[in-house]
Amino acid sequence: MVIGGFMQYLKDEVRNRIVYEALREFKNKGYKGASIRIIANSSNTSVGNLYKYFSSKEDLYENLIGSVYKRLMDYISEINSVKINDEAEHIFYNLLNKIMEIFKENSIELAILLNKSEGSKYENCKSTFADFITRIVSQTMEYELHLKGMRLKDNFIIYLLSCNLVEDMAVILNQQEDGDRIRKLILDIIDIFFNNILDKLDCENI
Amino acid sequence: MVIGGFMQYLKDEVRNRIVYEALREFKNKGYKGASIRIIANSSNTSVGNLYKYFSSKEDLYENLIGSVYKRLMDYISEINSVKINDEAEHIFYNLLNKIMEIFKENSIELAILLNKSEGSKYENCKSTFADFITRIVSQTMEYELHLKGMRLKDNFIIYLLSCNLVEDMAVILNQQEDGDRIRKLILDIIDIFFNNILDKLDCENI
Amino acid sequence: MVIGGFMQYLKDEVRNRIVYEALREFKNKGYKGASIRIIANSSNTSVGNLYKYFSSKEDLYENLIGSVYKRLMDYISEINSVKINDEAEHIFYNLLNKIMEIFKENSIELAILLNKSEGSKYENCKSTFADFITRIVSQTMEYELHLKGMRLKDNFIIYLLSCNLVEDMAVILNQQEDGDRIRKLILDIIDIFFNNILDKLDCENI
Amino acid sequence: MVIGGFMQYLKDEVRNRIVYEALREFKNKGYKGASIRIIANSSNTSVGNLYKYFSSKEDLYENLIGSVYKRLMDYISEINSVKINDEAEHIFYNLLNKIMEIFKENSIELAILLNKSEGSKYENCKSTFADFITRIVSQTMEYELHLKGMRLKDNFIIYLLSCNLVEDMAVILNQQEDGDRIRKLILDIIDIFFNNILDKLDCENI
DNA sequence: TATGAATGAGAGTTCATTCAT
DNA sequence: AATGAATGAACTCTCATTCAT
Repeated sequence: MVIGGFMQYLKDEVRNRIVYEALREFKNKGYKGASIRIIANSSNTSVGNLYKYFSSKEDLYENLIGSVYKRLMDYISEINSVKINDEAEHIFYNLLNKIMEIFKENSIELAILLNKSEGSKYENCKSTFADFITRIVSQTMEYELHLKGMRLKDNFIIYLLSCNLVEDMAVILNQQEDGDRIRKLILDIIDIFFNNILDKLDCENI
Repeated sequence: MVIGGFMQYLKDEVRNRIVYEALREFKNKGYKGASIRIIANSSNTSVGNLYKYFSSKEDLYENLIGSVYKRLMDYISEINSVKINDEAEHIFYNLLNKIMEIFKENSIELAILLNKSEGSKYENCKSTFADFITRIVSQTMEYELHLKGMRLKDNFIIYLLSCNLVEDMAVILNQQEDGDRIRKLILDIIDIFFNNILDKLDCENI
Repeated sequence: MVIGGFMQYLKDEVRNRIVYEALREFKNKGYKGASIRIIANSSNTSVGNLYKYFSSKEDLYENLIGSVYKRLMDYISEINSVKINDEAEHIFYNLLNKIMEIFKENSIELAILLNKSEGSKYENCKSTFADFITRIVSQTMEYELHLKGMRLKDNFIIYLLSCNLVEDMAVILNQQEDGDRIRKLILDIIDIFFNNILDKLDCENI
Repeated sequence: MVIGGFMQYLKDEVRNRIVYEALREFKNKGYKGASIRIIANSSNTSVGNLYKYFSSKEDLYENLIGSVYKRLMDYISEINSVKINDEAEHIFYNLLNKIMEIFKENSIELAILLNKSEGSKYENCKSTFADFITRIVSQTMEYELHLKGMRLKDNFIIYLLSCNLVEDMAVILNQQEDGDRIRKLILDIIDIFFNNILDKLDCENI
């Protein structure tokens, strides 16, 4: 139907404007500090109409951030279902490549998710995410240690570095634009963090 | 004096309860999201009485966080007044020792200061602090590079690692209790971050 | 009893200090704006102790202002009970003399009563007082008019001038110190107001 | 447009109700004592909605009172720019005519401005206004006295009468409705106050 | 008697959400 | 679909008054 199609088009345009302005507002002021009225006004629509597209502030936030959150968690789950063995390093970089792709497409959403979610249902995301990274790296390390007849006593340093990695990726993708440079920076960081930490880890003989 | 002593005790106890509950509330919800009513109620006192001890939300926050902020900035100023040369590393670890002491006494306040200050007058503290660390590390690196006839083109990685260091110290001191272990962890992190990054830095010949 | 007498003396001193400081506070900020805490502090006593002497803010105000209010009303009642006749002018000035004496002793209280009572039970005092003055002057005028075979149709101008007289007396006694000058000024005002207004009044033949 | 027109009507009606009830509340309780909640409730609207129309208590007060204040001050400035000479009386009555017109349109606002502004930015208005009137009358009197080879020593009585005039105009316009009667009353008051005061003034030979 | 900490209602203000148009 | 006026709960803060000491 022509009219319906036209109206659908109109709706999408409004929705896109709202999404665009909401990202700006959440990025600037965080979940709690963002104002629905300001988002509506700068989207050239009304508060009431915004609520036609998103049923609440939380729903709007979820629509912006939820898919990035889900994609991250899905990839991480995928890692969890793979048996870490002698191809560990290969798998690790492979998955980081994929995660980088997600970041490249949604760096703003990621930055918001990680740094501006206070007061929303994602406020614990950063630690959840870091916990996953910690697990992957720990498993990789466990594998390497196992070859030496040792095992991890404590993975706190891995946890710290995983948190750092998560935040650094957000910062890098926020401030850099050149894809090659981004890739190099993240790989450098991973290299610095994880390539020479075996002797820093709390280990014991099996 | 018994009565005076007793009343003083009562007052301090209330104040301490308010401080304790305010730290919890600010830690959980950040400066903006924290509620004076909730702090008062969970301190088993009334809103009006809380305002006998602290003249405003900002004043309460400053009483909790201000001294930690000041001590950090004072030490950082001290670093800035010292000429970085071949003793750079020595000075660097010396000052980190001092900062560690501050952190040991006020780890919660530090975590709040760095991560929960949005909307308060300290909201730029984390980046200010990271900028200082960046400058110190950069100067140290410049010195070492200069001996090799090179110089820094870009210190973005140093900036990232400085941010990481700041946050890691907060996390370490929040979650660890054993002083020796804390010291070892921080030194490990510093070692991981800065000991082998010369080849990761963007350099050029002089 | 010696101790009782001594304590009574102490109590009076505290009470006097409270009264003195309360007058200052009410004068400066009006009934609503005055602060019990400030009055107590500047009286060198505590809030709780102030409430030993005065049971409420309203009670304190009444203790300061009530007697002046009562004396004013009593004198005015006295006028009302006197038959106004050919000695009217004489009686009028006589009573104004007496009122002036009251004012001389309690000019601050009067100024507060008339100008700072908003929100207290005396907030209508100014108009009540002006109504009384109006009645007296009207009766005097009625008497003079009656001799000419006329009577008042409307006493609105008398009401206005009575209000003015009340306020002018308060201002004069607030700003002037020399008794003779005060007397001259008030008599001048009365002269200006009431000596030549017969032809301004709304009259009709009996 | 019907819908637009209707909605505009609704908005204006609410605004008018708020203005009407705010005037009542400020008139009754003064700036400080007035309650936004009470104004909203008696306007049959909510507190939040009132703030759609007026951004603060001060803004509401300014919207009610500001234009009257400005018009008064503008006319007074106009007086100040005119050289007072033998046409003084003519100019004086001319300007009073204009002021009367202002008063006729905004008598309630004027009464509030002059008597209920304690705590607001207009709290000194009454004395400012009275000072202006005092200056005009003094200049007029100086001119007349100069013809007799005398000059004013003190204008305190003029100041008192100017204050009285200001308040009387407010009262007259609050209580009277007939324009001709209002004009007559004000002119009568001016006549009583200023026509025969030369011999009451503190003068000396030049 | 004297203290001042404690109370709690009410102040001005904000804002996500709803709803009549 | 779109509007934005309206709602009301929650915010920070104040202050007359009470009460345990």
